[in-house]
Amino acid sequence: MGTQQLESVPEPKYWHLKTVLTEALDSEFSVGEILPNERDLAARFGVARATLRQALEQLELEGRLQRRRGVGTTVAPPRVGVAVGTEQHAWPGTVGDTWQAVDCVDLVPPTVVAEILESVHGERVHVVRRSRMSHSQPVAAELLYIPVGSVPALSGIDAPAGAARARAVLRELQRLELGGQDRSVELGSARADDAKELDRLPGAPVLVVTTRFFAEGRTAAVSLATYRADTCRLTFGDSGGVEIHHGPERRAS
Amino acid sequence: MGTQQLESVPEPKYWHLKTVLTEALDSEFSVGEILPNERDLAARFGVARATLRQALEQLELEGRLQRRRGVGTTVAPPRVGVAVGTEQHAWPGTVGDTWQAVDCVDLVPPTVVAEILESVHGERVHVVRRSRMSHSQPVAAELLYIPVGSVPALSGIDAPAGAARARAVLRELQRLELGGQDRSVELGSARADDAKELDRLPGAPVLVVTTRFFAEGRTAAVSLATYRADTCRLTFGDSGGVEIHHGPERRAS
DNA sequence: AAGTGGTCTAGACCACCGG
DNA sequence: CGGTGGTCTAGACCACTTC
Repeated sequence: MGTQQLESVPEPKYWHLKTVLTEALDSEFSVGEILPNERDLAARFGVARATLRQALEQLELEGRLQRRRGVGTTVAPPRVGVAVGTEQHAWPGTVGDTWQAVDCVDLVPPTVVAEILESVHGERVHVVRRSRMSHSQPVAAELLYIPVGSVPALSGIDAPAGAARARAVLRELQRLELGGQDRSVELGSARADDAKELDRLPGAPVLVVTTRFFAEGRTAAVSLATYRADTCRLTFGDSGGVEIHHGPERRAS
Repeated sequence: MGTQQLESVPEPKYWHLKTVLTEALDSEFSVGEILPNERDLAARFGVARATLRQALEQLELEGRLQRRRGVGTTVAPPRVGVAVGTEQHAWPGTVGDTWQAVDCVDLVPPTVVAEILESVHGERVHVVRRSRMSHSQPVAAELLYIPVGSVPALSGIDAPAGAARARAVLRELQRLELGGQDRSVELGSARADDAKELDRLPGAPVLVVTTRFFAEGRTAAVSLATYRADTCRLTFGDSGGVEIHHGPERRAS
């Protein structure tokens, strides 16, 4: 009865490659193990290096692989769950939060931020840079925008720009009564400075968490936090850190 | 004093290209407008087509462009905010939720899901397929896994697999008292079937939202929802649908 | 049929890391 | 220094949409 359509819808080579590699990772490799280099792998599968790289890129995006220039490609550990929404109503900097203040500068915010802040045009803000670690790896970089009007006590003070000043701003912020907050998550690509802090190349995929803090009927602060999308799973909700397993986890011997 | 390092750290061409294009999109293009085709654009910028495509890919990832095979590249509208965490404690299918049940089958869940469910090995589950629209565009596809033990009243019934059965399962689920829920977000790439439903190519970047529903001291259901990462911004928290603007929004004339 | 984006090739050179 | 992944090229063909 006519020809069977064995390959009437031929899937792309890189897609098939990805499937094969995924299965190999599940069955034959352990976390931390080093894969053969791209040229060898491409030759072994009989494809061009660019095609192989297309498959590797997807696997890195999915958090299965980790590639570092000059070093090689290794099997990545399962994504770490980082709590984002547990502290239901808490200002940044409150005891127990996992961020570390780096420094603080004053400037006129970029228009994108100004729109979220709904601030008057040209109003200056304190910008607190913070970073977040997990398992001694950097997982997120944050810019906290706080209109100078939100922390009036600081307007006359000129503490040295730096971590000390950052902590001073956060302390002042905590004197306000937090009226509520608002969060959104979207995909983005790392700016050059964030990439450096996250130990990735510029343009690496990141999860951008935008948080608005409300107090006294207006937006008192806005946080833009970029998380490494390859290594992080953002967790929300009641049970915070409960473990969700994804696939086999084995350690290299 | 010697040579200035004007280009000692030359940024990659595609990165510079992305910057130029971003500025052009902000200032000279309107939402929905069609860009020149890739071959022309590449020629205009004096780069190979592959290099140009690297820039376009990033811009599509960031939700600035939309590319469709056989059609062309258009300027994308701002991402739509889709509420994910507003209904603090509600079973799926409750009035007011934005999902539409598609069908329902019974099967033994894949190991990944079985681990999250913490179910006995080999226990069958109802799998309810649902889809979610926004602005008459598909934005998410969901698989809801419900152990048959969670809805015992259905065990003797053999309703026809389909939307009717899906609704029956959801009705039964709502008879339980919801004890809490648990959510996580991570980056993934669309499986072939999800991609089709989301009108994307396989491997397209998606935001995977994993939700566990607890009742009677155990995991009563698990939802795996995949959202289009290019068009969606997931919103959480108190004020749900409040508008966050990102960049200029102009309409094509 | 013509035009679009998607896949693939076989090369080249560069930036980075380690010994 | 040699080896790794990252960038880039100039082509080719394919799958898809539209006319």
